[in-house]
Amino acid sequence: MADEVDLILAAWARELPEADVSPLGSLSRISRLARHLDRARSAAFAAHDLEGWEFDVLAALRRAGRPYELSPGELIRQTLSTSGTMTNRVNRLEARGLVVRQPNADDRRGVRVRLTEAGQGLVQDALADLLDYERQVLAAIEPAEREQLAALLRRLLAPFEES
Amino acid sequence: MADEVDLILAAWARELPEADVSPLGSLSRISRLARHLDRARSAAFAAHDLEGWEFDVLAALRRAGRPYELSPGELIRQTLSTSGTMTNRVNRLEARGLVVRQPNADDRRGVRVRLTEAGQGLVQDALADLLDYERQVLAAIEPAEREQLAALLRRLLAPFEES
DNA sequence: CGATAAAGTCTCGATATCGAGATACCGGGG
DNA sequence: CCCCGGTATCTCGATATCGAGACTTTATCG
Repeated sequence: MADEVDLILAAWARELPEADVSPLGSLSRISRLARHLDRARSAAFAAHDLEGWEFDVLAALRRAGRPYELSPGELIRQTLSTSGTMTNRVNRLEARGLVVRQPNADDRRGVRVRLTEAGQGLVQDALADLLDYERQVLAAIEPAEREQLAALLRRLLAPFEES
Repeated sequence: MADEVDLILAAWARELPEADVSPLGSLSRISRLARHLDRARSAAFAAHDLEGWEFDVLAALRRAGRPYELSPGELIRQTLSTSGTMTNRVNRLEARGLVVRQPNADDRRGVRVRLTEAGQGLVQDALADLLDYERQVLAAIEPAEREQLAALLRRLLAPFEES
């Protein structure tokens, strides 16, 4: 019935009774859940010899649709990372043969990152495993509640993504 | 009305119509929100010349109550980090004069990490700023909805913390 | 008691991330 | 046609994290 965050809230209430720490009730849970999910995801992907960050990039390319390519800039935005990080990621994915860099004919400042056949197969299998795992996590609440949850989270997330 | 995750879901539905990607509707939002919150938190703490990870450690010590001390192991569990990380964090906090390490008389394998006066003041001020900021984020939903959200998240989080 | 397992912390090498600066290219205004 | 602000990507040094192994101390069990 109680989780770690309830203990944290109780501790603050005892130590600083005048402070209203209720925001932590939802936001700390989001942070903690994200870390747990991240770790579990890593474990799920290990079966495919894939890191979480590798999956993020490959998945963005896969769902972009044919010809499965995006610019580094678009990958940066979708994966909430930075330019140095993305250069590094693409380098390693390229070394593993999962993506290739191609010059962008329309804009020679830019580059197109394209998923290879090997990358396509891998990301599809990994996605299936990820979804299986996530369904287990979500089994703790009812389908209607999942909808509620997603809707509330969308409203919290929206202000961050307006720009 | 729509956020980045809705676009991701729509893209998957178009590319892999046979896959049920609905779990991403809540869990991807949790991950993305956590990253946004982390960045915003860093910005809020910068005013106190404090990093997010520094706050996590100091806050755990503060809410433990007098004499404001915990073992490294307890800090590891509360902050979801690892032993090497915690050694490093305590080292730097100690160098800044925010905590001190003391031998543990009861168990000579162990150590006690104690908050200094300087650390106490800092964490209290930073917490106030953090809560102000989090209230702004949560203003996007109604108070009753915050309760709902926290309750749903608790049920998802609980399985991870049983151990 | 003595041996062995277990627990607490630290060391240290490998690695991913960040972010400021460098480089190359685009497009519009003069 | 040239300049220049803006954009796309990469380089590279600093830093935080992880995790396996080392070391010490405690607990358990024959």
